[in-house]
Amino acid sequence: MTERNVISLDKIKVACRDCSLSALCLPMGLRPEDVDRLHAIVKRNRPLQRGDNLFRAGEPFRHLFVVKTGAVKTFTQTNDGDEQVVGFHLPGEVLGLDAIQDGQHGCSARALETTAICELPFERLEDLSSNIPSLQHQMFRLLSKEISHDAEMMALLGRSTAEERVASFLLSLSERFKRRGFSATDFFLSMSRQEIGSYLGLALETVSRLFTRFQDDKILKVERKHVQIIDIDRLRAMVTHQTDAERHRANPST
Amino acid sequence: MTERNVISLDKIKVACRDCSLSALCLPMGLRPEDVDRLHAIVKRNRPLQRGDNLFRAGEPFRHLFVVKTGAVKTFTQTNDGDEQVVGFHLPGEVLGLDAIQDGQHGCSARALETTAICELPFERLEDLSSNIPSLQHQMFRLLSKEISHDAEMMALLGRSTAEERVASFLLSLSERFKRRGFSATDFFLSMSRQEIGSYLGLALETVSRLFTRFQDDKILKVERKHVQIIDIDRLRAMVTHQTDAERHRANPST
DNA sequence: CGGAGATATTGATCGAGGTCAAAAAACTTC
DNA sequence: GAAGTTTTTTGACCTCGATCAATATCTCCG
Repeated sequence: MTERNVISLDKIKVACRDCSLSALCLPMGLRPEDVDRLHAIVKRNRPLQRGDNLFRAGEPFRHLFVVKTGAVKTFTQTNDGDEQVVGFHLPGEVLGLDAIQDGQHGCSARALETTAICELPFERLEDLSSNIPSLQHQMFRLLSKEISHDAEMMALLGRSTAEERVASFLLSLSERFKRRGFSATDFFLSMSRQEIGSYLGLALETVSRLFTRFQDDKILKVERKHVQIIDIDRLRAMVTHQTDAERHRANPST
Repeated sequence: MTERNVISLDKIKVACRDCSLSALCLPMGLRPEDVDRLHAIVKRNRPLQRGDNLFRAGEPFRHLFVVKTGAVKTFTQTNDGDEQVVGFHLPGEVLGLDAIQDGQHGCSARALETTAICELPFERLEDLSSNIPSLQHQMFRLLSKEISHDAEMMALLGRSTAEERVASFLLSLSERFKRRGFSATDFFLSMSRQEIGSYLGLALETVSRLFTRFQDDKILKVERKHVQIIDIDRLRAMVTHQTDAERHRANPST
């Protein structure tokens, strides 16, 4: 995390008070008065406990949700009964973007631990972004970012080995924790092996085996739900897939 | 497709002339004058030939693209050289949505056959949607739909067998052709087995084998790139994954 | 604290699908 | 239409990770 980012994150923290709206405020920067207008429509939810549903698939869509603290999983159900995890949502991340299109949630969301949530009435958010071009732009970016992320995930699921998937998953968590000011090398997994496996298209046993293998190889220290990344470079080296855009950023001459 | 939608689709066809902007005009229906304003910013591209690039990963993003006729694939490159197909785009479908967030394309796009494209300057589209709330709404829906679609794809790649993936792929094509007024049971695959395999996370040999198996089972007739679906119900039965939302729509009592 | 239920680890086995290889069919180009 | 290239099909084999099973560890609660 660069010095600059720390500063702007702090600024936003003040501007957005204790509510994690930085996804919407950052990084184009709304004017302070626009941030206030955004805040005016935010509802606060009572905290969710582990296992509580935030919403269920099929329910009408009225609000976007932003995770303040804690963690949430989103999932659908396969018709053979068990659940398919489609995403994990950490502080500052937005839920419900898939539901805009047809006015009902396409997946369910459930708290993985004690979790605080902000609620944004979508109609009012739309009205607001009609009047605040930079907010509209930010909304487009937010949705687009989700699409990019999903494309990366599809590439990962489409062609990678189990090792690559687990490494990539850990790196993704690391990145996201870092971005929110938590430790990038030392964090808790609030989701079970089962849930990680479901998300990565692997059996829970495979996830467990890879965790122990990474530990044996001195890449990680895993103690149940607590992960400590020891050699992040070896972890990065496992992830072979690299988008052209990433390559281009790393070496613009090619 | 409900009666109401059919009607509005026809209206749009007229309103949008020969240019496939229905993705943006549909289904909330812009007022005719707004459709005109939208048309005013559309650029027409010269036709692409098979193999021509529409854009490349890393290039600056200025336009959204809509396929008028033909077909396009989007792909990234893995660092072991070969390409990873992330999507196929048929007439009426929009490309470039993943590039809004950081102003550069995250994947490359290449024509699979002779293809006509419309070009929408994104900045002007943003200006326009600030002024036309229903267009803004439509843009949000468009982006959201992409996210839903990606989530479905992730679920497919995460847990399904090869059989399920290929069946699902064919059904998806069938749906999309149907929606655009082409035959739902009789169509050309403009992409190679290689490209299908890459997209579905399978080896090209596996795709080929499944095509012949489906043909032996009298579910399809496949002749090189021409597919004819004979028993679409057996194909549907293979796709076990069903989102809660779908289940809810099918049987709202549960 | 102790017992019950959930969650994680580890081992053994097996099969779906990947990989390699070769032939066949289709498309290209002169 | 012949020669060369690309794409597809089909076969044989093998590997990675799923599945089944047993044990260990954690967590929750009385």
